[in-house]
Amino acid sequence: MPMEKNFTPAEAEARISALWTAQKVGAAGANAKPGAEAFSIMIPPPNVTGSLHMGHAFNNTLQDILIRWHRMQGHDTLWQVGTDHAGIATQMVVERELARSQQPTRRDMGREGFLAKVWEWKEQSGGTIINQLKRLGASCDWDREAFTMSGNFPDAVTKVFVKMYNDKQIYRGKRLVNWDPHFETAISDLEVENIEVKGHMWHFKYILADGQTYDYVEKDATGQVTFREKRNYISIATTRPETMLGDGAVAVHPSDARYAPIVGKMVHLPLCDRLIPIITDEYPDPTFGSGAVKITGAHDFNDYQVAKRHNLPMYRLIDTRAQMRADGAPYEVAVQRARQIAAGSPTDENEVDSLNLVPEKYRGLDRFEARKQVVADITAAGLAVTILVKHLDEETNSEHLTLEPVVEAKLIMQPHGDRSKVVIEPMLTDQWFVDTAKIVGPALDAVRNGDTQIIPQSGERTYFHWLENIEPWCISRQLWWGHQIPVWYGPNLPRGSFITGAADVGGGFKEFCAATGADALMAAQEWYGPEVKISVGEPSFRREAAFVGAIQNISASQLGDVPIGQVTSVSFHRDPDVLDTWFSSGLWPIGTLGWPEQTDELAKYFPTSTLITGADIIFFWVARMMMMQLAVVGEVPFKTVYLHGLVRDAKGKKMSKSLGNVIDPLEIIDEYGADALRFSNAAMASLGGVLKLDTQRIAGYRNFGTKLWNACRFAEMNGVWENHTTTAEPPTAKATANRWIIGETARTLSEVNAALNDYRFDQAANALYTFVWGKVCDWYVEFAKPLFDGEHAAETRATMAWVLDQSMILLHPIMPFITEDLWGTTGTRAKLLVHTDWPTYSTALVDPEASKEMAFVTTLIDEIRSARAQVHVPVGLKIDLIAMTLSPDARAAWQRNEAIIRRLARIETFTEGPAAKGSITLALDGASFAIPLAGLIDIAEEKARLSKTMDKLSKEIGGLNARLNNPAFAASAPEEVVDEAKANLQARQDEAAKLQAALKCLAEIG
RNA sequence: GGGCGGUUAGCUCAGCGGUAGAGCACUACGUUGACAUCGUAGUGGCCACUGGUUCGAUCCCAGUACCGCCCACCA
Repeated sequence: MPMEKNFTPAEAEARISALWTAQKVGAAGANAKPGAEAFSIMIPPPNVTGSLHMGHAFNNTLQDILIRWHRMQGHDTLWQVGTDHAGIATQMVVERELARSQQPTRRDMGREGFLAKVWEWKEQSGGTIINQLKRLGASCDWDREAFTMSGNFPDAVTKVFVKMYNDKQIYRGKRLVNWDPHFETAISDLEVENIEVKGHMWHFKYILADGQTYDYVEKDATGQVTFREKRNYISIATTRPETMLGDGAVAVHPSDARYAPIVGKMVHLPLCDRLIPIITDEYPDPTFGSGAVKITGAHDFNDYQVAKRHNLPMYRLIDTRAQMRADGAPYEVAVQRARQIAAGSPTDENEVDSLNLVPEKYRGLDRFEARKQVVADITAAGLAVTILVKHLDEETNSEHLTLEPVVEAKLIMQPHGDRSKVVIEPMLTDQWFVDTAKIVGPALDAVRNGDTQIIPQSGERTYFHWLENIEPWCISRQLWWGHQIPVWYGPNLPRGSFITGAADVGGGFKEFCAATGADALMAAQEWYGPEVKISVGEPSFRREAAFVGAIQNISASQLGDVPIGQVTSVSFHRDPDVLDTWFSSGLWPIGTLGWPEQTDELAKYFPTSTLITGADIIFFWVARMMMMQLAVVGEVPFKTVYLHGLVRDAKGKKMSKSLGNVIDPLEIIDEYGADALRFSNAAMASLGGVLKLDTQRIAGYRNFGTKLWNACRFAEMNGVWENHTTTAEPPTAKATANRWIIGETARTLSEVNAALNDYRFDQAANALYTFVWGKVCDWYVEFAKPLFDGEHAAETRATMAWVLDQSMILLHPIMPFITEDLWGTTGTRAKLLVHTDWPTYSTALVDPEASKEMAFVTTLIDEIRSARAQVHVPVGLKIDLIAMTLSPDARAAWQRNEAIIRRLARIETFTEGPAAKGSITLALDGASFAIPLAGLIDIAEEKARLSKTMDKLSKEIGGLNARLNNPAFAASAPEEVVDEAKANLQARQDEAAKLQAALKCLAEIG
């Protein structure tokens, strides 16, 4: 059946996908030659909730190109596929789904019930992205699909946690962390986006205690007094008035002379019945605001540091939903205790945390509501810094003045949760951290010494900068969906409590970190003593609650006939929190290969070869994989990291649903085919910068596929595929055109290899585009037409078959579907194209003589076509050609390629001799031609044409002369450059002379 | 505030020491033995600006302007 006129992606892609799946073409080690080197890629696991967007399409296209390229070379390839459980994202999706279908909430159904729902959801809806990857043509090993919550992965995660805990690389602590009030969980620094928003700054007066006053003096740079006032207050500025309720002090810079008289004195905290001290610290900037800063240790990262330095109490004002606390004792009771603490009464972290110093009237308010109230109340109390504002009453046309608080409109950088988009609160809570400082060294060294290479190199600087300034990584999340932290808590009793009879429970917990609950229980039993009964409690949501539970249990155990002070039973809880998703993603390379088992795959494919990922997750993922793999198995996870930019729309705008500019890769595939999308992705992939996706461009590459298709169809119509079997080496050819195209093919192979070696997917794509369209279709197919009728017919058919075979092979990594389809419909094939050997012929096949000769032929054809068009010779009209001068090379070239030139330039007769009057003249290297067109041509137009060419030539000759006549050029420039310039000049001058003669000739006619 | 990158044809981008390339768009012509998802021929650029290095700079260096992106606690 003859080939259709066009490739039909929709039909062919489905058919070919099924073929590849059935034959498991992506299986690890498929097509590998014995003893071949391994080449492995770990897919950046998409979220299990995800669907394929353009970023995935781009990223996976590049991976597939590399994998197919290596597989065809006979390397032992593995492309590991899988998905990430994506803690927050998935929990969010499932909760939304529960709400939508009016099912009980997460809290109502409890942890176990909810997790069952998540799994149910995962089985039904999760992983659609995997099937979408297949539509893109991704040749992963589908049988090895991994999931960060399945198989050996949970085990691997737990083992790593335990190892890092034992190595003191993981610790628990009460720290100020970023708290997401929407999801009610801590998040890491990286999950915080700082967004500039419009805010306000208010100025408040904190009145000195006991009616004290001082001289407030401002001076200019020369020491001249510019302002002097007797004051009974200190002025502070804040953008977050509601936090003043928890202030522990007011800080000024030690060198700030304005406040020197009152350092150490106490001030009244407005709206509160507390006094706080004025302290000195390096943190306040005397030139900013009033120079005095309120210190709220529990709700600001800077203040936290100051409060720690000065041992100030950090009173927590806000609850997990970012409302003003409503828990604990009444305000009166709390504030009384706070005063005692301020006066030196002993206390501890837990007591301070339990004290709720929010006055009753603000309790339960959202923090933004509380802010308004606080400002209003302070203003009402006359403690806001105010100014007189003039108002014009329009009706009476009279002015009146009012005293209003100073509110500066100000752009402030406000932290937002990257998922929830709500304002993040710094919150003092108990969390788990990776002590990154302890594991960062090897990750830095590996890149510094080249064990891992980052492409483009600028990525290394970003990597270094972040790692060199790394902060502890908060890894605990107050979520349910994820890897639960493998730590169990019992009361903080000394070893062998039953025997020693220790009753002093003290504060905090005793932690038991173990891979399994049974191991933890065993460790606990060992710790408390064999006689102590350990009851395993339900994990409660907040660890604080678990703590209280444990203490009560001990008190209860003191009843009965057991002597006071002896412990007979303790309660024991697992930490309810789960790990940051990136903690498990960080183990993706070893986790997917079966670690902690020492599997064959681990031995063969680890460290992996190349990681291809977006530059946006260099910190989230790349740096952490480096640290974790090095910490756990002591090896880099990958040898090369290729970082790419974000895919944007044609104008460079971020694709977003709200902007309505999202380009769905599946729709693109439906419309243009996967190959067009893939080729477009490859062609966009130059290093660095933004990737602008233009559907017009994709259409262009679809057309490119059609072009190749039709070249093959042309071959079919000319019997090229009959009895053809593909061969690695090209056929022996005599005809110059055949020798030439074989050489061009070899040149292209070498360009593609070099480009892919350097991760220059764009250069590989462009080399192939230029070759297939610009060389094979534009020229070679045309050359073949006359050759099919001549003495070289057989070798031309063989050459064309070989060249098209090679085109399919070389294009296959980028355009797998159309090439596989063509492969199957042409010739006799031993294997699928996907498993066909990548060629190894060298550029020795490039035939310089053939190249030179075909350059002459194509230039001559171009010149004739150009001349014809410019003097408006009708396309259908055949013309005569006269060779006025012919060098021996040019004559031979003519003779060998006469049929080609005649056909493509549409020449009727060819003679040698002088030009007839009224001819147009062509000057080539080694030859000059005339086309007699008396009566047909417009003399003036031909003159204009020649003059234009002459102008261009003169300019070039002028430039070359200037260069060659400069003595410094001859002295300093390399010899070959000088020779080249000389040869160039000679050639230009020859051409110019011929054209000059032609012009003179025209002048005689005209 | 710190860091990284960009500025080349109308648009999107290659090129990165020997005076400019591609695709798209545009113009004209076109039933040429595959292809109109095409062919042929064309139009279009002081390579952001200012200095410097060099025989020679779009390319190297310095500065300026503008545009991106990342990081950052200024109350």
